[in-house]
Amino acid sequence: MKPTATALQTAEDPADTGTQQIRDAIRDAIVERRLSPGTKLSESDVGNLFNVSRTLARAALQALSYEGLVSVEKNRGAFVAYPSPDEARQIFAARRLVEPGILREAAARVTPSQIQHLKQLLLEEGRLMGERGQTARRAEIKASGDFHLTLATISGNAIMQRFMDELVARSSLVIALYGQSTISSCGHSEHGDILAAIERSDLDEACRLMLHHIAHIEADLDLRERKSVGLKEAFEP
Amino acid sequence: MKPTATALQTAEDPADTGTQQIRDAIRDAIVERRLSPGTKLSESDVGNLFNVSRTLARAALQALSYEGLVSVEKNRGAFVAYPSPDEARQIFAARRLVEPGILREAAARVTPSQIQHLKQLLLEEGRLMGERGQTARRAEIKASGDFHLTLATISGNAIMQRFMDELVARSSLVIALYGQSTISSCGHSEHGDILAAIERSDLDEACRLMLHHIAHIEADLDLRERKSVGLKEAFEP
DNA sequence: GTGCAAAATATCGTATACAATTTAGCCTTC
DNA sequence: GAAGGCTAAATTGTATACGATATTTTGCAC
Repeated sequence: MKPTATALQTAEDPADTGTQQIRDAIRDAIVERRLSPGTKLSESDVGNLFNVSRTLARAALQALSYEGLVSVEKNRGAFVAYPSPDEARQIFAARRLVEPGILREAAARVTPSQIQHLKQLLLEEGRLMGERGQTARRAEIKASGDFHLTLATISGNAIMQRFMDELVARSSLVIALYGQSTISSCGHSEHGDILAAIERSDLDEACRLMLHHIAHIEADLDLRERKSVGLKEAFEP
Repeated sequence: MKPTATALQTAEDPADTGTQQIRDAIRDAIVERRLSPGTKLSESDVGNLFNVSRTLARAALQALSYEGLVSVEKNRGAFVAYPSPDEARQIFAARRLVEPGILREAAARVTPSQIQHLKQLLLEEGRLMGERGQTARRAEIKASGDFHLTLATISGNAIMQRFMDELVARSSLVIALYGQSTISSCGHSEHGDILAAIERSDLDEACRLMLHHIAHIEADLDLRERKSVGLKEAFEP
């Protein structure tokens, strides 16, 4: 199955120059699950989709491999990353390690207007949860990650922000692969609880809630190998 | 000033294929301070040095830019990164945020043979401190970072390890730019203290020492803007 | 019809070529 | 003598070309 035009059609209309646009478009497609793990991303196909040469397509795919969203195998090509259960555990271990610290830093620097912005995000997230349809589902996934990313932004550390970008994106992949519950962005209310704790400057509680929140997401995963499910197992439940 | 052959001559002899070798060679050169911040890295020059085309040279430089060791400016080229004081602060803030957690994880999983390996590292580091000469200095810089990187390896989380790789490498750049004391890898004994605390399973103390250690390195920095020192300031101290 | 070998096809790896942009030198001008 | 602008050289941005490797298909034997 090759990536179809419909799968990547976002953000492709205006004067898009450079590999950055391509990288971002593909990343969005992966994070929003329009591209499933394991999908082959041929350099030629990507190039054609965005009307650029293989050179730029290749550069974009290379960039995505540095973020762990795409895995390139020598002489075989690039594929949407298919994180192993162990990788998945490491991703969430990294988040448990990092997010409390980011939260503390963010809480120390947060301004009233930023609190307002966070509330806005939660409102939007809640609204999307009520809606039906693919589009709403994708927007909801993004909104859920945005809460964590916004905290990283508020923390004021660009390096940690970039790191969180990577972790959130890869988390989305993991959930797509191993998530069980139909509700993708479980624990919307948990975001609200965390924000409330921040507002009353109860940092320890906020961190506790954050760890609980991450554990909650992780608990919804069924971390077992799922290699090439086209075998007999499919018929023997 | 262009990168001379002597500055990059390391690891260029065998059947080196792909951009990885180039990337690693340049990274080593930056981390060991054979290349100073701000040095221009022309694609053609890099390509010629390693006897490959601009294509591969460009890919290597691109990769290094993702690690923050090289900054590429559109239509102007690639330069060895010149971290701003603010960036420097963020790098060390990130280390303070992350290293205690890594340390805890590592301490929980460390095996006797790994402890032995760490001791070996410290011994080597101490030996290098006694020696004279550029070569020993470079090896010492690398050894100092290796202690932190080995802890990350022991922690068993590949993601955190890669992150620490980046942080340690960028720290080296920051120290090259803003470090004051002649002793580059200050606090060798502090590494020993941390290891000792790990051995007697005193995690809280180990973390305390780690934070102290990072603070100690940071205290040796003079974080003031140093833009293009070819101006009048050079004559008005 | 099945299995293997070999050709054909597709895709990647790397180099080269050309266009676009920046930089440097030089001349003119005030 | 300094400032401005024009041309030429150098450097980067992007596309194309060609050889190498993997994959698929074909054809033949069994």
